[in-house]
Amino acid sequence: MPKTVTPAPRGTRAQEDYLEQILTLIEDKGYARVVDIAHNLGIAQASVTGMIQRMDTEGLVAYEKYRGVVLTPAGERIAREIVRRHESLAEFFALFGLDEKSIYDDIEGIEHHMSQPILAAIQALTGELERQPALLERVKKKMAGSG
Amino acid sequence: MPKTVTPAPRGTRAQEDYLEQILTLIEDKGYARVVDIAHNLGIAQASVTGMIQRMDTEGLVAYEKYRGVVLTPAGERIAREIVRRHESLAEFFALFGLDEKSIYDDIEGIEHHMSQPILAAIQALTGELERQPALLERVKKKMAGSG
DNA sequence: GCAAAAATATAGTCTAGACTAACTTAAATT
DNA sequence: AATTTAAGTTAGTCTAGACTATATTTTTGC
Repeated sequence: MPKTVTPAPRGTRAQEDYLEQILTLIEDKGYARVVDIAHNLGIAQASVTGMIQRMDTEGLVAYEKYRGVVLTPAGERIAREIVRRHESLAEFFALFGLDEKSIYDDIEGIEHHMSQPILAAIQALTGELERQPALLERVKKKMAGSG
Repeated sequence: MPKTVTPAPRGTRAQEDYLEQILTLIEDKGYARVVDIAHNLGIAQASVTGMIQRMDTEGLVAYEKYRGVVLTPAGERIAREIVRRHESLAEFFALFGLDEKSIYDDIEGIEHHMSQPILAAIQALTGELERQPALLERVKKKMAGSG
């Protein structure tokens, strides 16, 4: 019997964004409040409350009224994967002089569409390129030409 | 006065997918029928009719009942950009032995989130890597390690 | 040229995920 | 401790974009 790969469960695009922000807030400040999630995602507080309640019923977060939100193991696993993708992309594009700030939206979009092989390719390539400053310079020159 | 960059108009994610398929169909077969668009996007015919009507009012396609669909200049420009991104990504990932078929869904997702600088970086990098088979081999070995 | 089949269109429904406005609970200030 | 302010919740609405079922139009085969 061939080895069957059970695809890792991923929430929706929106849920992944929520989970990413919740994990980031918890690691940065120790807790994730509705108001901060809303601010970071640029959406209304009421929208966050609604989504969090749905994610609670789906087992991605644990939620108690008027208390904060915490990640369940399932939610945390998804969150960490997204953060890892985000960081890998940021490091990769930084090689070419593209700073996180100017391409943040792109990374936020792309990170939701990376299967494992693509992540592996990006990471491996990043590692090699970090040892090839001359090559990087050539690439950057070419980029300037098409800007 | 500093040079102001007017951002190129882009439809929604869904609209970009429609435009891409319409352009591909027109170039492949000379025309784009509702039934083929629906099949290629994996959605119901009725959904395509509805979307096409909206896109007509928005000036992205020209639509006449029971006649086919054609792209307006605005629609065609968006479509060509998406196709260009798609092809650039496919060529880039192919370098690492990732064939279009196995990562099609990723490309379909990523292509909607690439600003010009990122496209330029990918293209420039692809060009350089095509001349660096030894480097590519090292990257592929590393990838295998994290699979 | 007419009947059967294929394509297209309409009407109505559903869900995700956003919004505002109004209300409630918790936290902070005096 | 009472009041004010901040945070959170509820209720109801909206839009994009899908769906099914039904009707209409076009195309095809005889």
